[in-house]
Amino acid sequence: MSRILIVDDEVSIRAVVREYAEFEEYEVDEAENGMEAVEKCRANDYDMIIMDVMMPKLDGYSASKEIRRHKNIPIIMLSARGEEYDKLFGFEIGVDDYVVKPFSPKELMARVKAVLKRGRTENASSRERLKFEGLEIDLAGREVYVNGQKASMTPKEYDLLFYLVRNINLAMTRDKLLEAVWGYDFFGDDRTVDTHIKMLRNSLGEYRKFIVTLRGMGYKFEADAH
Amino acid sequence: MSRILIVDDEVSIRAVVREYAEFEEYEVDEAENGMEAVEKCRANDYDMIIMDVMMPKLDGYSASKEIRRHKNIPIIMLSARGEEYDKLFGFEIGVDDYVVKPFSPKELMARVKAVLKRGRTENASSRERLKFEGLEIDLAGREVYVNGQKASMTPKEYDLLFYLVRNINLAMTRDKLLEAVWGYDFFGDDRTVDTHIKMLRNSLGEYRKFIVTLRGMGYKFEADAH
DNA sequence: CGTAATTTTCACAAATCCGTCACGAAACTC
DNA sequence: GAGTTTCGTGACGGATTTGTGAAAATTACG
Repeated sequence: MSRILIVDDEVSIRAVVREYAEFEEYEVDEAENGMEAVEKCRANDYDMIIMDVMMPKLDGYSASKEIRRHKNIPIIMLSARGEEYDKLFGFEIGVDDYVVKPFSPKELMARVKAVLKRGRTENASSRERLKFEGLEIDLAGREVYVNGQKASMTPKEYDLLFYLVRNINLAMTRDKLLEAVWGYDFFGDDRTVDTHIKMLRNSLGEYRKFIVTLRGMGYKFEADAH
Repeated sequence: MSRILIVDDEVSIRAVVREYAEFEEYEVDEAENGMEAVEKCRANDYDMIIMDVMMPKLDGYSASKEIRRHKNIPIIMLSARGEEYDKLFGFEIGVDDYVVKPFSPKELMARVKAVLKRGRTENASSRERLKFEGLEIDLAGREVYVNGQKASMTPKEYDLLFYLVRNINLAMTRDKLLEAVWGYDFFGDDRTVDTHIKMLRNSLGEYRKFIVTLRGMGYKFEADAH
């Protein structure tokens, strides 16, 4: 679920926004001013920031600018009426949306949803591509390359490999793998995992070495020195 | 340059928006109501629509929905204060932004710019023709050429192809395709996608090879080495 | 209102994958 | 090093998934 940071110097506003946001099942954190927001963003990962423009210590614009230097988080600005010039300026530093005070919490939530949705589809192209020596894994494209050559795999092989890689260097029991890759409603044989590990290893060719057997336990994807 | 269609029943509003839009060097066309907007969109290509919600004959929501069935044009809605319920609904049918009346023309223009910019980066250049070997795709003109010859396709085939191409090399599940191409309110069979993929492949002739089946997953448009 | 075009569903064939089993190899225990 | 447990693997029948043609339903448009 998405985590949201609410930045405003007024407690009452933070409280209202928090209430609505938690109703929508967002995880909420608060900051009292721009300075605190910058610090919190350095320490934590948020999916979105809702920030007032006028605040003591560090205003919303400056805080946004500072945060954006390190992280590309969507930001919705709250501002008082009649700050038109500021609005335009806001769009230029890349604020994702504006809501004018006094705002309706429902409207704010609709915009939060829209911006989060927008971000999600855009980020789908920020393709994660993992590389271990000559083994390349394209999660978004659902493809695996062995020494530059596409390795064709069955769905279960992909799922299994992706799960192991997502939990890199972590020991995975057969039960855990069955639950995660096959689903909680699979009631078959433990050893089914073995068979698929076998096939996955064959598909990986020389990079089968990354799939390590943990006797009496299960398997893991190990990417350390070999 | 971008072409904008302004849809509002009040002459004065159309005039104001036209003035500002032409100052920004957009090409402007007008429609008096939703019905006229739908017709004009069928006949011409616009890069964006600015549309009032309340209009005689056909309201903004219904018009948007109708237009979106055939063309994926960004839409900014204008609405009077206090139509909160409608707003939420509006975001769900995929309106790109909202501006509340009475609006400031400057703000409206800033949003137009933002939405157009967003669209351009998403479309990876909206006016450009994409070329994959002998397969040419004209996103703006909504046309596809196979070895220089225009390929006639049904609207759904276009939509499906365009969506796959916009998400090139990305694995797409049937559900994702249904939601994106058919709309969130489609409650039919998954396999409908398969049938349209079949027809799309036939239309693409030898370039059917770009449409790759991802067993157990869905499909993708793959433009890598073959 | 009627015809044509498009979309959707359905059924069946073809392709592919999955889960189980059996047996031998490897590893661990004592 | 014999016994025991665990793992690797090939094979096979059944289960899933996909491709496709055709019928049915819906929609577009004169």
